[in-house]
Amino acid sequence: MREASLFQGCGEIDQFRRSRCHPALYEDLAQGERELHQMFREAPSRTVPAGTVLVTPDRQSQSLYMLHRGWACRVREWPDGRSIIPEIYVAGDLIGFETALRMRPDDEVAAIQPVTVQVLEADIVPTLFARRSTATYLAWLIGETQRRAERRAEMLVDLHERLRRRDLVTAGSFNLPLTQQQIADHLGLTVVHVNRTLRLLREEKVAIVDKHVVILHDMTRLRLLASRELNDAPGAEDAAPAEAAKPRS
Amino acid sequence: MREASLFQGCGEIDQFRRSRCHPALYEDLAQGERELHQMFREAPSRTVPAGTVLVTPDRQSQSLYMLHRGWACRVREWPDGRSIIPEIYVAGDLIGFETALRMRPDDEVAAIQPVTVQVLEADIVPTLFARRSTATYLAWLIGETQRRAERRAEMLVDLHERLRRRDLVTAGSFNLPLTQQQIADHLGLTVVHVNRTLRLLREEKVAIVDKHVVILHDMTRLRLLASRELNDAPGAEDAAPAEAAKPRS
DNA sequence: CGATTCCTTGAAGGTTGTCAACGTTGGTGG
DNA sequence: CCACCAACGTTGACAACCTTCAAGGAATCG
Repeated sequence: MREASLFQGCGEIDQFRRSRCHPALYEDLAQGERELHQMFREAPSRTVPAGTVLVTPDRQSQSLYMLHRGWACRVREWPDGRSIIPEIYVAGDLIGFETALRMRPDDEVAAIQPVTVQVLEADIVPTLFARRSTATYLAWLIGETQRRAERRAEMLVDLHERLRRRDLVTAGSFNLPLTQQQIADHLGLTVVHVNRTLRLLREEKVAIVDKHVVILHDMTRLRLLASRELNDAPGAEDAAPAEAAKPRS
Repeated sequence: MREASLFQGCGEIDQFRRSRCHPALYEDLAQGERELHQMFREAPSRTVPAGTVLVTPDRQSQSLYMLHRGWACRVREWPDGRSIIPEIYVAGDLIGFETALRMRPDDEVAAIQPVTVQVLEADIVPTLFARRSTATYLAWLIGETQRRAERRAEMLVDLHERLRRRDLVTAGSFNLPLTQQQIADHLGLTVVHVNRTLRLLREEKVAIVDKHVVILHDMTRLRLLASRELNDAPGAEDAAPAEAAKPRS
């Protein structure tokens, strides 16, 4: 039912990026996405339990995955036991391409839940780069990753958007199978602070995150709070207009 | 003299990435870099004064540049007058490719100094993606950008490394034509704090940043300080060994 | 040299991390 | 069913870090 919308061509490019990517490349992007989805659709599928490591730091058993069901994340561990989560993958995401191009020596990709993936061998990467459509799409995809990293503070908004594209948001709420520790690792904060912030969001009736269920009530204000944390009030037309002309300090 | 080492084939891929990228792609990467450098070498060159905007948010006059001499940066401005610098470009860097693929609506690329660039029209991007070598190289390049963004706190180390590859480091020191305000914008901190931190680095004899000249004395400790700021002590074998086994919480 | 920008420093206050404790939940085995 | 355990969530007190506000000194450029 919802697999249909995931793989039947009404992809990310069509729905969201048309106006944003270079016009001359739009056709290639859409085409590349279709082709790649098609390849994965025909690829063997595998279901693995939570905690399974899909991509390891050492270059053994390199594969490419499309995440078909469930959540996964990229994890980087430090010798002292701490870890950070530079990337979160949801259903429909592709895994292993940045890795094929250039491995961060100490990253691995692990399943957060039991997940179903479709698997291709990494050998095909050169083939993909030999076709203009798929090459363009992969480059775009890698660029998207970066754009997403720049919006970490808007994590909830970003996840909501990505899940909505894939019909995984129902009645304004979605499932978030992350512990507060994992959220903290992703945002570079402490569990304690994440907990307090989530409480604040709840009290302010901006969003509720409880028992792995997220309900966003006031998207606008959430976005505002997130960006204020990082860079102070973008779009702050309501900041004292008398000071608006003040240069910078 | 030093242009030679920049453009005569002993490029980034050869020197630094051989062991790190996927073996099957290494040849394509090196080849793609050579071809792209060759194209820029044959392209018309332009010299513009400091402050010139090379890439604008609106999609007018889209071009691709190789920065031949001088520094430039990507700037994102907020309505309240603040700005951040998500990216810094040094001699040898390519500018405009992420933009061609997907424009951040409010970013522009500006020259920090008078710069010399070689210019290609953005029309050739589809052509570049049609060749396996150049397509692979571009995807790698876009991925590199992200990797660099993940190491912001090591800004000085990173710049040192990039400049060293291009023979722009002499006697352990290099030129850094950024104001403390620009450094602050890049790191997401305030000028005041950048100033105090630089003083600390000077007092600790780790690095000296003065009058746009940087001298790194103790790279190891600098790296340590930088990573500690973000994620606490990676590689901290010297942290109290009695507590080393303590799980996390 | 005058003016502007940049650098530097102090004081005060807000934000986030650390440490530590306790509550809650869910699973396991008696 | 209950006892127990382990992981997760929640909260308080305090410290460290970073920002804000403010002001004065130094460098640069016409």
